[in-house]
Amino acid sequence: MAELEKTYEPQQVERRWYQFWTKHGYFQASANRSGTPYTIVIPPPNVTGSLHIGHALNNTIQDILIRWRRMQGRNALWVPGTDHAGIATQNVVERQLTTEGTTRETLGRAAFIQRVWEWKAQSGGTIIEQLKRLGASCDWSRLRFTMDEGLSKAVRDVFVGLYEDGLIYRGERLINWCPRCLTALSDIEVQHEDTSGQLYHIRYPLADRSSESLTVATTRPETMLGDAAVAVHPEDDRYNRLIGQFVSLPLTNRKIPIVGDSILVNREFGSGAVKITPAHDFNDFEAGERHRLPRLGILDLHARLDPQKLQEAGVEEGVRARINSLSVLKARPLIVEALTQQGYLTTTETHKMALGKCYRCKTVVEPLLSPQWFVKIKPLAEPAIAAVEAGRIRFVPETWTNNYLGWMRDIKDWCISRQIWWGHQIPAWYCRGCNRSLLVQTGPEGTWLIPPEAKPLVDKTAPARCPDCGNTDFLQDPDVLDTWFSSALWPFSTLGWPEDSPDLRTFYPTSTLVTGLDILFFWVARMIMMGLKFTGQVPFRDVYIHALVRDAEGQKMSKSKGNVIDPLSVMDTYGTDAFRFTLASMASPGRDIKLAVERIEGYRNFANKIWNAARFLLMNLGGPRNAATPSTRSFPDRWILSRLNRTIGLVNAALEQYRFDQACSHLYHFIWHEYCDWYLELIKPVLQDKAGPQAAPTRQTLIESFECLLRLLHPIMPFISEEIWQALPRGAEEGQSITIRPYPTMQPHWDDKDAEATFGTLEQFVTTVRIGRVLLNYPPGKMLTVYGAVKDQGEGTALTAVHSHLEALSRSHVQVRPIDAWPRAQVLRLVTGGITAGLLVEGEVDLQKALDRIRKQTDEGLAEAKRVEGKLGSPEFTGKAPAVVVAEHKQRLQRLREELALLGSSEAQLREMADGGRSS
RNA sequence: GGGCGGAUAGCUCAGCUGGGAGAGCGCUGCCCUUACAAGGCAGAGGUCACAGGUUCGAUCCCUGUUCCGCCUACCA
Repeated sequence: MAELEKTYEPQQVERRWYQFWTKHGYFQASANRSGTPYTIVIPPPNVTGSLHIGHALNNTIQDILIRWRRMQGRNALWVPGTDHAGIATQNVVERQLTTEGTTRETLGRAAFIQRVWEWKAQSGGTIIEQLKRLGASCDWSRLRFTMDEGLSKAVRDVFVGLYEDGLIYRGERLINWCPRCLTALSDIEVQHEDTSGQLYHIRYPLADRSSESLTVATTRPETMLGDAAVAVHPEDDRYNRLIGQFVSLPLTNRKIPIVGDSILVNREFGSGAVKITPAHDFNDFEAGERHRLPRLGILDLHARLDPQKLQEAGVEEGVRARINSLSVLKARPLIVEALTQQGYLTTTETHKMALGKCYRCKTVVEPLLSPQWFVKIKPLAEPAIAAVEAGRIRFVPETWTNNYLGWMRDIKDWCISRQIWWGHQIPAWYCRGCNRSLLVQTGPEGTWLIPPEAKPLVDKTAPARCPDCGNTDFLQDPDVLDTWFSSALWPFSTLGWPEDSPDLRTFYPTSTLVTGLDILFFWVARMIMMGLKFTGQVPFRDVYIHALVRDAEGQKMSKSKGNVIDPLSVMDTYGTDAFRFTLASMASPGRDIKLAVERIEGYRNFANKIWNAARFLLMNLGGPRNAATPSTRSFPDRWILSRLNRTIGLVNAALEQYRFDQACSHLYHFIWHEYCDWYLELIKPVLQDKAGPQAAPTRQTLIESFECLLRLLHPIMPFISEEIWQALPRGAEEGQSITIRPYPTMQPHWDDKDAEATFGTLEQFVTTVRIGRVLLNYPPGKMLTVYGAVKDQGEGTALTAVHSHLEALSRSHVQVRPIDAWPRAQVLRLVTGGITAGLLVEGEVDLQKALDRIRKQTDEGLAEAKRVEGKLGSPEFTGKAPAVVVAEHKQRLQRLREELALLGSSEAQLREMADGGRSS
């Protein structure tokens, strides 16, 4: 039998068992294995990432689920992998190039991509190693990467499939452009931040009557140079006579029309007139479409004022000279200054607005006109809405369902092309023969300008010959796909799709998706759409959405705030199991998690408690063990099995409902406050009497219950449970792992109401005596003489039956007899929870403290009795409340009265004793 | 602007379909009792944000208010 150290030291234990598990292949699933499949696909972390607290929560929950299901005998598969994270990864490698004094343009596309692959080979495994440290029981033989060959094939198949169904198109639209990353972004990649800006009111004089003017308001005065019209509301009597006339656009030589537009214009806001800049604002773009206005862009890709375009927009030479090639932010005050000088600016006011920023680099996003690829999303969204409405996919907690549905019903086309190099290059080719006049190389390497009119050939592989002109020379579209395009296929691409593989047939649709709310739209919604479209099935049944982890002050954790809790150092300090238990115990639905290290420390102590219980157990197993049966089991054994049975039911039910917090609290309470505090204390004397009649069955029950408890705990605390389990004598299970032992299920024959009732009496009696000991300041080591009150035959029998336990736990000599038979003097009567005990007062004791306590108890009891009495006296209550409730109150009043009577006599007795003490 | 969630002990949070306010940490007192001082035993501490309403009865249901957080949105 192994000898355990006095304190649990998680560090070496964890590494050792993780290696053991992977060496034996316990995490590997197979389509051929028996058991109902249970599948989870990991939300693939960015390959650039390192484990943060959100990952830790996310993966702890997945691991609890998968370990639990595996132990239940399900064919459990957890597919791991990483995401190529286009922009993020490209940024990392580009920064590296900068330190080397070079750029990706200098390197060229092919060489750059090669560099990224090299980087990935070197550093891309970090997060995987960290997941292992967390104990994640993924099937690592199936590790996937979104740029793997198989997954890339899936991406091309899906792209071509959507294109052929008319669900992918290319066109020039206004898109969100990051001027730093130099790429388009989808709508949800733009994060809106409330900012306080200025609202400038600018006067636009009428073209033929310069004495009159329209005043427009804008937060972005620089974009006025690209205005194509001014809109007023067609039913606005102030202005509608002007519709069809022109205004002179200040700072330019252009005259632009006044149009009527009821969609764009809100009569109540500002002056009621709005400038329209189709090339730099989403609303204006649509208004421009409605009125067929020219799209005059004035910015370049870096969001600087483009000299060429300013000239084309007819901007006055003097103004141009000052703002050419300046960034928007630098040009803005200069334009305001010019407007002021020429008398066009009327007023300025502060204005609250939401500013869009790039979700990767926080640069202010610029709406820009650009040819891009889009997914026509409505036809995909409809079935995805229906699947959730019909309950084929269930959100947990279900409150997120409405969020999802609302977003899906209002969904916009998805811009999927990105102007970066790292990612899945779009499988579209332009024949240089057909598009000869259109394709222009603009940069030294790989930068081509492909106008929206260019005709692509879309196919899974590069075409050999152009079907129209026979040319064999092609240019592949330089853009790559949005990273989330490949993530959207993850649940089936990782299982072998588009091949009809055994894995796909066995493990798809997957069972549960565990994810944070932040990627509900980025990822979950798109997986549902793509899954339904390409597999005809939902990609998963349950979506468990967990909270965000914040710091103890409720702040979002971020490096810049310096409030980051690093999971790895937490695991080093407190152990992985304590960390996992903390995360799971705080994962209650509908609330963000505020993580405080004190909490982790508390659960570290819990791990240590379990550890020491195991040490106790191993020290006491010497000697024979009986195959215990209900008839041979002692009272503590029957009691603890009954409680264990209940706990097994509660934990399973909690896991079934994704209530990890409840599972934890049941385990914590049972292990610490029932198993350790009471059961182990109860059986100590039994075990000490090694040859006693109860020792053998108790040893058996002890190991049986503890082994079961370890299995119950294992999904949440895998390491310590394995470490201890391996130290137990296991007979036939030698060489196995707890990982693959069955998860405990309820054992009806363990249920024992009598034992639980007896325990209730025992617990109350012992507690009462302990209170008395404190009140009277009896030295802890000194034995007391205690009288147990017997109200009736049944109680007498119960107390007598557990007499030895009473004496051991209360450290006293206990005599059970009716109160009338107690010695009259020098017995302090105490009552708690309906149990009465009398303590024989001997020697120097502090009677005043006891008196105070009894008075306080009396006062509280009186007040309570009065309240209940009043309630029962009220005809409204007795007349209308359910009979059960009335009866409960009557019973309670009865008990209160009995207790008060006892307390009264106790107080009187105490006074006597106190007086007696003084007079003698 | 729209939607959602939260407000319970000093701190972090439970509290299921309305009937005697709970846990952990922290705090106080006594104990190094041979599993565990990362421990044991016993305690103190709450107008359940505020104001109404429904009910015999409200932390729980309804309405409104305040504060905090999140999601979403093109009001220039």
